[in-house]
Amino acid sequence: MAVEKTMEKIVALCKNRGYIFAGSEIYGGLANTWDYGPLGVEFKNNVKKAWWRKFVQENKYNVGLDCAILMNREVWVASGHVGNFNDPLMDCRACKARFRADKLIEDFAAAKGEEIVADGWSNEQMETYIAEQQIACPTCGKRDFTSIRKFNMMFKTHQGVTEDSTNEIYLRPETAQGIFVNYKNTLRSTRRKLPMGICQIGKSFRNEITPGNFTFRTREFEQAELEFFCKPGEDLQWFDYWRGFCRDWLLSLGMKEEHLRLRDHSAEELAFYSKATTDFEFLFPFGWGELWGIADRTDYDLTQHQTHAKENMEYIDPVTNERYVPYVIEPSVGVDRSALAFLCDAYDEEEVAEGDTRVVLRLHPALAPYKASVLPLQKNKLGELATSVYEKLAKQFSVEYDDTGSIGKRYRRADEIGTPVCVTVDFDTVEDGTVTVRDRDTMQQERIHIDALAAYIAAKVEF
RNA sequence: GCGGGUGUAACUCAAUGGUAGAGUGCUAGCUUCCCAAGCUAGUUACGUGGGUUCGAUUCCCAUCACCCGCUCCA
Repeated sequence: MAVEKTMEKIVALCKNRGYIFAGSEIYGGLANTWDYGPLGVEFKNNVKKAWWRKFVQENKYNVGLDCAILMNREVWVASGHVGNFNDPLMDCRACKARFRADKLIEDFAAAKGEEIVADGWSNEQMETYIAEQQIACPTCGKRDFTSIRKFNMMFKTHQGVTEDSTNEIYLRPETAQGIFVNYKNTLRSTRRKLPMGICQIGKSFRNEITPGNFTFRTREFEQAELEFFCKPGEDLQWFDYWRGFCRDWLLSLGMKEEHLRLRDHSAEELAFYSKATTDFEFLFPFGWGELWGIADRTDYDLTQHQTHAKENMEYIDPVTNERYVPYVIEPSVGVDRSALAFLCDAYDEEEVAEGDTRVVLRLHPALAPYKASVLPLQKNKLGELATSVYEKLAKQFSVEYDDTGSIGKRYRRADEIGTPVCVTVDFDTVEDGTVTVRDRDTMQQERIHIDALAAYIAAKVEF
């Protein structure tokens, strides 16, 4: 069954049914901002809950944390974001093409067979080199570049009432640094030994040059990060452990294996702080996109903070009295991204009969916004009874009540938003207390007693 | 950021320099009662701001947003 799955369809469904709306819409919008609607917030919360449960609640090594978005600006100096988290850009005045100055230089040198790393150069150095070497625009061949403009990807704001450079602070571009900064607090207060992981879910902000593809790349986004602290030398073994763990998590929530691939970074591709990195990529309708990055960050971050904050970050093994700065394995997933991946994966159109298709979101029940939809077969005579069923279930689950339109139409509506179970209250319910339970995926029906409903739904939601 | 394209109802699409239509959806009523039935009624729109004009949704300019391509993604 070949279904043409497009982003347009998914975006339209999200808008129509209240998963995701365009941001600031009544004011003409604000580029690349998206608001989660009533269904979207349930869904996204479910993704976060599922992550938290596997990574914190059920995991013996890990604990949780929730840090402030605003941090001392020295944090970002130490982390390297102030220095490195920007691109030196120059435009060709003739053809309007834009380049990274360091890449321009490196490519120019490579063409001559030289190897130059211009990454750490100052703007003046790069501009001088480009002028001296008469580097031309690779697109049009002219030599008419603008000067370099640094594009720092961190959002700036001011703490306090006045706006001057002394009180300038940043919105965090990643949640990880809050974890590093609280590493000692956490270790001490929880009386943990290494290995230990700290998990955090929260918003981050990056002033990306080009966001796009719906909620895939936005300037404001939510991350679920784990910083796992371990003994140097054991880092690669833990790297493999978490790589498998993350993969299992995705698959346990119904992600299709053929839409997921793991890609190890080559040596050249590795970030300056990283020893090994694996990207989890998902096949979106617009192509493969990064979902999850797992990096061996070595002792880079803790050492940086040790130097900048003048705070000893060494761990003292209570048994052997060994001292070392721990290595860090960082599995960091984008919440909005993975939610989008689950959504795209779940989207399905099924031909039920000749010329009659239904849209089904085959979300794992644990992720579905509503676990069940309660439907009185006849509104006037069964409404009261159905309402009591609804109220009983609502104490344990997010459920929906729908009494408008034909029963078939209500099934279709529930299918379209991914509700796994429909509970139909009919005239037999009055007699014997049983209801029809209809499955979203198989469209099969069975009779069960009202008292057994909660357990029935609870079993479906398990993962 | 650059180039091209597009903006009419919640969605898909019409028409028009002078009163903006339809289908779908949604709501109510009648009817039906376990997979999109039917009938009746109701519901909502010219992205925003200027200009030209007696009059602009229509023509012009700007702006905003979206789509495609380029660029970018420590």
